[in-house]
Amino acid sequence: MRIAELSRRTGVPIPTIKYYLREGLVPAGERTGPNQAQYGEAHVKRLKLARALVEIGGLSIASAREALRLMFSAGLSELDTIGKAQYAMTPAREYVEDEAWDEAVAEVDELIAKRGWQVKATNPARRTLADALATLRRLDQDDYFELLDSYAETAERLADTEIETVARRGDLDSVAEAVVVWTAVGDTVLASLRRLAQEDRSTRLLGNP
Amino acid sequence: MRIAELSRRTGVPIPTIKYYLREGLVPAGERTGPNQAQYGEAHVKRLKLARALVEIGGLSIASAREALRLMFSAGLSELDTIGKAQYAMTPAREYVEDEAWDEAVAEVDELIAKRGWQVKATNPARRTLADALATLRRLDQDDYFELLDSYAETAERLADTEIETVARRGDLDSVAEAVVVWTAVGDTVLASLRRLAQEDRSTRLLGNP
DNA sequence: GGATAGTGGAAAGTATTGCTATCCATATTA
DNA sequence: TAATATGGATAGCAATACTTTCCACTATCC
Repeated sequence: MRIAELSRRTGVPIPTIKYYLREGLVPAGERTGPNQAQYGEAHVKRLKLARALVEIGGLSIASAREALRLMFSAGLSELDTIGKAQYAMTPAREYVEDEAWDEAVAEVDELIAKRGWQVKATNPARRTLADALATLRRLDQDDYFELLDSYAETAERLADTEIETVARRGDLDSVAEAVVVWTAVGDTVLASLRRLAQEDRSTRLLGNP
Repeated sequence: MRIAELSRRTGVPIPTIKYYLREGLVPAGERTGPNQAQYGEAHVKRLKLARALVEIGGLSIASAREALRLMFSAGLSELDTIGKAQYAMTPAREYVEDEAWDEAVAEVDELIAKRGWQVKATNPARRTLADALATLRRLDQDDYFELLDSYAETAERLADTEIETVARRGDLDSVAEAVVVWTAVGDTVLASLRRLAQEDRSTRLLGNP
C-alpha cells in the first residue's frame, strides 16, 4: 500500500505520517522507485502504536521513538531491553535538591527496601517518585505519607496481574508491543478509573448526608 | 514581603511569578503604592501549589488556574465545586468516534453500572477512559480488558483510603488544597510506583530463570 | 541626599514542540 | 494525456510556557 491507504487505515493525516517517518517513529517503506514506496501491515501496526504512545500515553516524539526503537530493535532477548524501554517512557525532569528532596529520596529507598523490590538504581521512576514526594513535603501535605504504603501495595498487585497477562503472550514481538502499550496507556486507564472512583466515593460520603 | 522574598521562599524565579500573577494562578498582592505590593503566607502557599500542579501534575497553566479558581473561590460549600475542580484537571481531547469508540463507551458505561458507581455523565474521565480503551481495541490488545476489573477494583480501594484521609481534615480550605494536590500529584506517585513494581515483578519472573 | 538596587506592570521576544503547507520532480490513474 | 498522487525536502505556523526588556517609581545603603 502507499501513503494514502496507510493514512486511511490509521486515521493519521498524510503530513503527520511523513513527519513520523522523518522522526523515525515509523520505519521507511520499501522503495520501488525514485518517488514511490510500499508500506505493509507492519507499518499500519507501528503507526497505530506510535500514535497511541503520543496521544494517549502523552509521550514526546523523542521518547516514543526511543521506546519503540529499544523494544523492536535488539531482539528483546535480554530483560534489560524491556527495562530500558520503560525507562525511555519516563520523561526526564530537573530536580531541586533541597532538604525535602533528600528526605524524599531516603523515603523512596526505604520503601523499596521494605517491600523487597528489586529495582535498579538507574530506574528514573525513583527520581520521579522522590520529586513528587518532595513536592508534597514542601506543601506540608505530610499526612499523605500514611497512604504511601497502600499505594505501593496497590501498585504491586497491579504489576502482578499485568506481568502475568503479558507473560502469556507467545512471540517476543507481541510481548514487546504489550509492554509498551501497557506502560503508556495503563497510566491513563488507571488515572481515569481513579477519578471515577473518587467521584463515587465523595458523592457517597459527602453528597447524601 | 515583596516579590524577591516570595521568589526565595518558593524557588520560583521572579519573572515566572510575574507570569503566574498575570495568568491568575496567584492572586495579586496588596497594593501599597504605585509600584509596590505586599505578599503574605497565603501567596507563598498558593504559589507552591500552583507550581506543584504545573510541574508534577503536568497541568497546563489554563487548567491549573481553573482548578485553583474553583477550589478556592466559591467557598466549597457544595460538593459540586470539588467535582468541577477535578473535572478541570482532566485535559480535554478530541475523540475519533468510530466503531471501537462506541464499543469502548458502552464498556465504560457497563463497568460503572456493574460497580454501582455514582458518576455524572459529564465527568470527563469517562471519555478519557473510553478513548484509552478504544485505542487498545484498535491496537488489537483486547486481552487487556481482562484486567479492567482488577484496575477498577484497585481504583476503588485507593479512592476509599484517599477520601477517608481527606475527610479527616478540619477546615474547608485544607480539604480543598488536599483534593487538588491529591488528584494531580497522586497520579504521578501511582504511576511511578507502578513502574517500580513492574521492574521488580519482571525481574523476578524473567530475570532469574 | 544621592547613588544603587529593587519593584510592579506592560509589552515584546524566545525556545520548544508537534505538526502543516508548499514545492517539486516523478508516478500513477482516469 | 490530463488530472491526481507520491516521496521527500524545506519552510511555515500555532500553541505553550516562560524570559527579556523597558519604564516610572520606591527602598535602601553609604
